[in-house]
Amino acid sequence: MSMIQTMDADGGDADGGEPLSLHQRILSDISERILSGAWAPGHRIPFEHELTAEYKCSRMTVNKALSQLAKAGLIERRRRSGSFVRRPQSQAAVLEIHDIRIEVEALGLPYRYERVARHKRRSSAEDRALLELDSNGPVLALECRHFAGKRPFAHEQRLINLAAVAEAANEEFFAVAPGPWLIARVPWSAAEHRIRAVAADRHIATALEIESGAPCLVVERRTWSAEHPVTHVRFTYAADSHTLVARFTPSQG
Amino acid sequence: MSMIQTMDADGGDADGGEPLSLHQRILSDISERILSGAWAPGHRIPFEHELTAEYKCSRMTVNKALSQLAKAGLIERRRRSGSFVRRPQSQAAVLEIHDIRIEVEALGLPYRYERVARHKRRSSAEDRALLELDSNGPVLALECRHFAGKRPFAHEQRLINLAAVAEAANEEFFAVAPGPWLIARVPWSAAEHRIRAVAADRHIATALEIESGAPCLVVERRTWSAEHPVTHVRFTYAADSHTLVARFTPSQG
DNA sequence: GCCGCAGTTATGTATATACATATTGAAACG
DNA sequence: CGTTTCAATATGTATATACATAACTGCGGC
Repeated sequence: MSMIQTMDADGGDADGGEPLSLHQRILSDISERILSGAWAPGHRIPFEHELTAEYKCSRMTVNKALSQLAKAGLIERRRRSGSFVRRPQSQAAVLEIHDIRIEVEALGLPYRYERVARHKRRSSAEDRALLELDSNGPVLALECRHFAGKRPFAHEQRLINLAAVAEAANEEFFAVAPGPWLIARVPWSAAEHRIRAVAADRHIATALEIESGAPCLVVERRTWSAEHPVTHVRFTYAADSHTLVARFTPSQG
Repeated sequence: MSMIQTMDADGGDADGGEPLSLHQRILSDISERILSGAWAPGHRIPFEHELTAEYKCSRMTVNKALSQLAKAGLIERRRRSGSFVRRPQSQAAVLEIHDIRIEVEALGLPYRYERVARHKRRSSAEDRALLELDSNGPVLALECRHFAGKRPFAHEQRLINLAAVAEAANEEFFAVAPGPWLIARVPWSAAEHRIRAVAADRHIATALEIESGAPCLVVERRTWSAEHPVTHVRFTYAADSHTLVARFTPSQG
C-alpha cells in the first residue's frame, strides 16, 4: 500500500523525457494512436480499469486523461459501453487575429498609424445595425490608416459604443490606435468575425493607394463584453498585402 | 464525516437549474465574474482553500475548476502566490469550415457538384511546394465546381498525395467530391488554412461565370495526417457569394 | 414471445489524504 | 548590511474510496 508513485524507468520506450505528469503521458499516448490512425474512428479504446492496470495507476488518473480527450473531441465516452474514437466532423481551425502593428512588424517593416477622421454622434440606424445596438445611444466613429513602410497596409473603419466605453469620448486617437486602446481597457470579450473579398470603392482605393475596383480582403469584427456591444470594426487590406492564417491541430492537450 | 455531497437548495441564487456538477458551477461562477469585468485582469481570485470553504467542498473539486480555467487561458496560476485573471492577449477565433454542400444547403439552395478535370501524375516542383512534399511521388490533381442553384458557387483545385492515400488513384470523383471522400477515409488530420483576396484570372472567371479581374475570396487548405501531407486544396469564391464567419467566446467550460 | 424489473458494468463526480514543488518572506548568520 | 537558509504557503499530482447514473443483459412472469 501507499507506494505513492515513483515513476522512473520502466515501460521501456526511453524516449526524450521532460517530466510529463502521468495523466499527460496517458493522454498523449492515446491521442498519438488516434492521430496516427492506429486507432481508427469507431475503435473502442481500453476501459479505464484496463488502462489502470497498464499504467499501474489509479482510476482517477486515467479518468483525468480520458475526460480531457473527450472534451477535446477526440473520443466519445458512453456509460456502460466504453470510450470510442470519434470521427472528425466539422473542420474547425483557430484563427489568431493579432494587432496590426504586430502583423506589420512581423514583416520586418516599420509601422505607422494615422487617424483620418473622428466623429461623435447619436447612433444612426446603420450604426445600430452594425453594432447590434438597441437604443440610439451615442457612438464614436473613427477612420484610420495603418502603414507598412511607406505603403498603406490596412484601412480601418470603427464604431465604438460610448454607452459601453464612455472614456473613449475623451480620447482623440491621434497617437494610439483604437484597437490596442480598447484591448487595454475592456477586460474580456466575445467576438464575431466576418471575412470576405470586395472590390475597392473610390474611397478605399484612395486610402489604400490602389486602383478602384481592385480586390480587397475585408475583416469585420463585432465585439461584446458582458453581453454589451462594444465595438464594430472593418479592416480592409489590399489583396496583395495580407493573408490570414488559421491552423488546426486536434487536441495537443 | 463522509457526508458525500447532497447538494440541494442552499447558496440562495435559485436561478434556472439544470443539474450542473459542482466543479462546473464553480467554473462558470468564476468565469462569469471575469467576463463581466467584475474581476479585472490582474485581480487575484480566491485561494483554493477559500473557495473550498465558500462552496463547502474538497480542494480537488475546486482544483478541477481552476485548472480548467487556467487551460482555457482565463486565469494564470502561480505557486505560492495564487491565481490571477489574465489580460486577454491575442484575439483568437474559431473558424468552422464546413463541407461546401452544407454551406450551400444552409442557403436554401440546391447543391450540385461537377468534376471538371482529373490528372494522375508524378509530382512537379510546384506540386511538391504546395503539398510540402519531399519525394517526387505520384499525385492526383483535380479540378471541380460546386454549384448553388444554377450559379457556380465555388471552384476547387486539389492535389492529393497518392503516397498517403493510395486508394484515391482508383476513384474517378465523378459522383463524390474529393472533400467528403477524404474526410470519410483519412482518420484525423491537422490543417493549415490561408485566406486571401485575389482578382479572378481568365480561367477562374470562366469557371465561376464572373468577369475577369473581379474580386474573389480564396481559401487554401493544406492537410496532414500522422505527419504526412495528404492534400492541398484551393477554393475560390466569387466575392458576393461567400462570407467566412469566425467566433470567439472565451472559455464556456 | 413480450414486457418489465432487477443486476452488472463503465463512466461521472466527489471526498479525504499524501506528498512534490516552486516561491516568497523572514529569521539567522557572517 | 547583505546574504544565505529555512519554513510557510499555494498549487500540482496522485491515491484509495464512495456513491450516483446511464445503459445494457438476462431473467421471470404473463
